[in-house]
Amino acid sequence: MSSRLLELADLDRVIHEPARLMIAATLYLVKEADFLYLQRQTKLTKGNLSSHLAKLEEAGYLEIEKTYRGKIPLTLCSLTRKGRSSFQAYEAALKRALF
Amino acid sequence: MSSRLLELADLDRVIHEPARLMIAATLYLVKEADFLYLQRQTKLTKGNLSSHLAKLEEAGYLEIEKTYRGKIPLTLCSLTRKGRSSFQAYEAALKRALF
DNA sequence: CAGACTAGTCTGCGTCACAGACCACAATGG
DNA sequence: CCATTGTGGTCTGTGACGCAGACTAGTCTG
Repeated sequence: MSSRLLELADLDRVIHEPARLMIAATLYLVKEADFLYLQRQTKLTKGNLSSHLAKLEEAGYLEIEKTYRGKIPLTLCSLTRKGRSSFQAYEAALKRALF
Repeated sequence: MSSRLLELADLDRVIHEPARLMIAATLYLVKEADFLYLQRQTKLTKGNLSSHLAKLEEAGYLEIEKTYRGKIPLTLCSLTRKGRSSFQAYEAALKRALF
């Protein structure tokens, strides 16, 4: 039996939430993605995606760059260094405790 | 990039909650445990542990047998078949999506 | 008798996820 | 010109949830 079980209690709740886990895992791999791409990947509603992005940003895990493609709004998202390392730590803790 | 990312959206929330994840992982390994043992493993308060156990039972994942050790109450917990297979499925989905 | 141990229940607090309505602006099709 | 669609939101309401802590009840120990 793993003595690391207790690490589960300290899992980063910001990342642990499935919706944000999808977002973080995506951005961990692709480095940068726009709002629409994320919405299609995650199948979240706009409002919901928007609020999850805000939560990630608020935690300092996400950088949101609002710009334009022509005159159409374009929202680019990428993980910060802190976000990347938190995601790594999350994965590592999970792996130690469960696998 | 894993096309299994969307599986994360369907993660079993009953198991996904860290407190219950600890409980389920513990019981998956030890088969049976009493209330006090679980409390010490998880460091949850009594009330909290009790309500998480109730939630697992309500989902049909946990069997709770209330009995006595002498005249002192003894609460024995074990995963049902359904509980074991749900835990396996949870682990598998996580592994496919993240690792 | 006082206190600790086992196993709860119940209440209240703050938070959260999610859906859906609404909004603003730009581009497009008829 | 008008209606619709696309992009990217904000805001609100609802219901559920996690957690701490207070309280209960019976037993056992000093």
